[in-house]
Amino acid sequence: MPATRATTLKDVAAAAGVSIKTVSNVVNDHPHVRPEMRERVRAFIEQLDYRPNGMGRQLRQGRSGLIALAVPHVTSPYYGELTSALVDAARERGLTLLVEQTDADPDRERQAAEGFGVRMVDGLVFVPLNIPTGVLAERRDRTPAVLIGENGEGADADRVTVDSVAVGDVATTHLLERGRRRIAFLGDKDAERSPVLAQRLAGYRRALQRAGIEVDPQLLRPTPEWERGHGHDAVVELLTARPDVDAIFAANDLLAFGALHALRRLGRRVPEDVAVVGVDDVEESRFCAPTLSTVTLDRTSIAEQALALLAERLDGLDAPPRTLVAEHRLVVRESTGG
Amino acid sequence: MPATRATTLKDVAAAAGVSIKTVSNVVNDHPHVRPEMRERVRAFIEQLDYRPNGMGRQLRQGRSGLIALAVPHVTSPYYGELTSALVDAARERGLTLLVEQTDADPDRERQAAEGFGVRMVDGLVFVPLNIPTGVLAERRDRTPAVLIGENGEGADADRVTVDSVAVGDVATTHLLERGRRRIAFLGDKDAERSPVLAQRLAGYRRALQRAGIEVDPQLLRPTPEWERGHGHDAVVELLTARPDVDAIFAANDLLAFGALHALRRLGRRVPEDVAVVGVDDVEESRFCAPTLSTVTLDRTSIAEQALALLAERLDGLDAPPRTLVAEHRLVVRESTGG
DNA sequence: TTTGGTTCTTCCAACGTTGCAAGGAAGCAT
DNA sequence: ATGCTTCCTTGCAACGTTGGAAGAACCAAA
Repeated sequence: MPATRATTLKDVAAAAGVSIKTVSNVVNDHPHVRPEMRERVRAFIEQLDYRPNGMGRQLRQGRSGLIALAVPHVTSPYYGELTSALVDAARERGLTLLVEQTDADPDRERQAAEGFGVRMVDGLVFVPLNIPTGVLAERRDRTPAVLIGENGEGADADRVTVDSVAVGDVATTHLLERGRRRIAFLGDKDAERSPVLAQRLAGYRRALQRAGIEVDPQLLRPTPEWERGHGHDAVVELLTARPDVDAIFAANDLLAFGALHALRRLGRRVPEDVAVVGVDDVEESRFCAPTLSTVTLDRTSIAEQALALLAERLDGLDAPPRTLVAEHRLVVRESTGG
Repeated sequence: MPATRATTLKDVAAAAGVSIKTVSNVVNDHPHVRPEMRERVRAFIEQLDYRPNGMGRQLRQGRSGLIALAVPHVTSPYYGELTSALVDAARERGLTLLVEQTDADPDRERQAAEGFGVRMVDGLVFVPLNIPTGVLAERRDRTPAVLIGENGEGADADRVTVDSVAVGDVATTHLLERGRRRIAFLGDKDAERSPVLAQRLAGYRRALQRAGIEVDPQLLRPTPEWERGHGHDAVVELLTARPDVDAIFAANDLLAFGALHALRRLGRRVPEDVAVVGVDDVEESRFCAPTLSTVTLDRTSIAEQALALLAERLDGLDAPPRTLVAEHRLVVRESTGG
């Protein structure tokens, strides 16, 4: 690996005995280059393995083609699948995604929103989780941003979201239709911080109310985060407090997986004793035991819509913030009786 | 979102009534700036929300701080966890990771290896899966690269790998110690293309041979890829061909999850009838039903070692390719009887 | 007042690229 | 030969930044 400088336009020009600009014209397929000259230059480009220096090009053109993605963590299946869809959607638009993880830490989410100190990306796709209220509203960075999800209120930015009240309603209603009456809600926490939670919970309440069932506070089980282990622990406590519970609506699939795990360890049959519904429809839900009923959110479409919104801003669109609502759909599997 | 140009050094300089370079000196904490001048300039920087333009800076300095990661897909838990660890490790070194997915497509892997046409990143972290033999050996791009895993032979690049023969051996030996004798291998395919597979299979053969057991070709079950569904399908076929199978060594956890799913649907008890071992120890293996015995690969350490190797190259290290071997360890859970 | 030495600030050039405008060569009709 | 196109090629400038050197201002000592 010799420390040779990378080939530049200048090198190719010198080798071919033409001007830098001619080489540039060949590289960029500009008209008015004699075919033989084009061939000649191409040969040298090939021979010297010239590839344009992105930084020079970007500096000149004022855009980098880079989009920052700030996401809580890629590890979690839902965000992983979303990231994957965004990478592909960006690629299709000739953009490259650069990934930052916030670990759902408010400070790091703030940093992400404010642009990381150095201006390098053309846009931001942001999945906020715990960003303090107001931070987004006061965002000074003029880089276009798109938010994904319901969190991060008051932002002056485009957004792709899901009707989470309806999601909570449809999941709860499904359990009610299966004859369940003591339905726990898994994933409760500080609702002020988390609009997405508040909405799923509101849907749960709405469905119960419509069925004429009182909301039992003991059935609202908090979890510190929405990961498998938290679902497990919350269900262990739940079964102690309310052993008669006959259904669980988990705020996301991971909590549901933890719930299934706990139920199995405690000898409850699913769905006979306790039915379980999640939200997200991550791939695992089609393979876990029992397979999980859940509300599917179309990640591909969310990703594509988010990038479509962003691309318009990159092209200079100056319009008030827009919000797109992605589809959701109940998927019934074994955990609620197929 | 007014289409105002972003603030540059020139703007700050004009506002503060000093030269561009003085502002630059303040931004970069250079000595020889009078404290009061420093303060004055800082105030304008703050007021105008100046942030350095990464592209200009990078062009000048000749490095971008960007590292490309080329990975089959972020969705799969193992790669997702690896990506996550790499993002964090890069961040700690002041680098930013830019993610490309190859979908395990040979052409896209080749593109990744050859640098995507535009020179923009300082380095490459590459997880090859199906790259044609020889492509890496002929790589002309002088951007430093680190490979992760056993695939991609002949590359003139640093590598972080795992002793996959030992991995296959330890998993198979564990099943033998549990008294199993008809042990299937799940994930077979064109071994020439996939050294990692070849090695895990070699470990399987070695363990059987040591136990004096003949390798039964019917127990070597191919799968098109290493995803849950393929594991499921392969096990369905396996049970038809060899209903007497008493253990399955799956080349990775995803195949194992699919296997568990199929076994459950076909009424086989795990581990009583069939014991199952995977490889990777993704989080799901601690929560699936039954929980999965597997061989854990330390992703955090793999990621950190990979970036350490790369960072040395970025600093100009000129040395022959190096290979680091990361640790592995058997984790016993319910699927082999706890 | 001049000199010498600090300390602070500015100027110049360069990183690699591309848009623009001008330069040059060749072909054609006069 | 001259003028006029047309086609191809080149030179210049600029994107925003920073290293290095030159310049200016200031102060202390002669």
